Amino acid sequence: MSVAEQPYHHGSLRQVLLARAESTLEKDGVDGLSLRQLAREAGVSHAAPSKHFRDRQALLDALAESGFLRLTAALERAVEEAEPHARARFAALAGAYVSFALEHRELLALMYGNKHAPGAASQVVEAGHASMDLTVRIVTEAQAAGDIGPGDASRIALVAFATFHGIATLAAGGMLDGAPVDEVVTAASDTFWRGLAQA
Amino acid sequence: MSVAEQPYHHGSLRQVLLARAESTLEKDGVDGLSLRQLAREAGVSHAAPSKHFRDRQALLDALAESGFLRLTAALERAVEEAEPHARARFAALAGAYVSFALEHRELLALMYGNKHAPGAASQVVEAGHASMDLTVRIVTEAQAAGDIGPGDASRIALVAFATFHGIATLAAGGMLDGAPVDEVVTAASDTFWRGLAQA
DNA sequence: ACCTGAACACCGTTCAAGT
DNA sequence: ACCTGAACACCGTTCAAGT
Repeated sequence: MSVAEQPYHHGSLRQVLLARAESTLEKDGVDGLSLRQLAREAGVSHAAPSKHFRDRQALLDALAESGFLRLTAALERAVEEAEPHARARFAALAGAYVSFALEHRELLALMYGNKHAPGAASQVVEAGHASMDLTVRIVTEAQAAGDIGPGDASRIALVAFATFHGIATLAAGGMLDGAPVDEVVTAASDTFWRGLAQA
Repeated sequence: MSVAEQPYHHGSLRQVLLARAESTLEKDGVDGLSLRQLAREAGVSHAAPSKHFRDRQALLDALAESGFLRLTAALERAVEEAEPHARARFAALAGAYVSFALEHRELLALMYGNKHAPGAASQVVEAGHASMDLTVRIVTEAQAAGDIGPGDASRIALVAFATFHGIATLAAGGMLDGAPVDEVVTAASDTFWRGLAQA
């Protein structure tokens, strides 16, 4: 409970607010997120956050952007650690996406909640594209290796990404009806892969 | 602007609140939904809604449940109107899901926002299951007709539903990068179908 | 540059009281 | 049964003023 000794200037208020916001988000949902409460926890006045985030929406946008950056990082890590076959990388991508969704349910909802301030939208969307680009890369590699048929790689990647995303959100929403997550992920990845190989 | 003449009892306050809530939801998002504002628009005191909805969350739950009911109805209609082949029905299902998502973006976000009061959760989840059951039925028919391979129909349906859901949410969130919705839906439906046929 | 303190308009929720 | 009116605690946002 003890607050630091920064005499007047907090020093890193923005960072502190973002960090606390994220843990509160996952605990209480978006509705439980209050700028005033965050300020209290950081030991500053309720008006201080406004210098770092124009309004509540700006804080949410910042959280969403950071979420996309970390999702992309998690996907990249999973792909690197997977066996160097396109199909294994494909499955790793799906698995990592679902893991991220389960660990950051509220954050994921925020990321895809199509709530974006006019200005921040481009930044958030851009951060989201990075994950998609990664998928495009794997599809292209798979095509080069002759594992899957030809076709617009970005179109194929988009459908693949949508599939992973759908399972991830259903899983995060507890709508898998008790079906083991791993099995569903594997089933989806395999079915989709077969469909591509045959194209 | 003129308010009705119901002298004291409103008569159908619950219905009126739900209807207005839905149009406000689609216009201003969940955050723009206020019980007090709704009461004002209905011409009653701000405390009146509490007799029909315990709290704000109860109103959101009611909206989500009605959303699932209508989604299921829309899917059923699409399946009936499609050509009587499993594959055509499959594609119709995907198309109808995406159409619903585009027409009711905010409502869909609410439906899958894993926000549910402890009691209402079961009702909302149950309403969501109806859409899934419809998908199971089509998968079973396709298996009986020999169009797709054997396997746990509910598991296959779950993956199919997740795929449709993923494309629908991506489309609703404007994350299709300008790719024509119809093409993406067709590509997903076709790829998935090929994967199933080959299983 | 960064933060405070007061002020404003708006909430959700509760509860005695009215019809 | 259904609704009112006042009350309470909490918001987000703004803005002059302090350091």
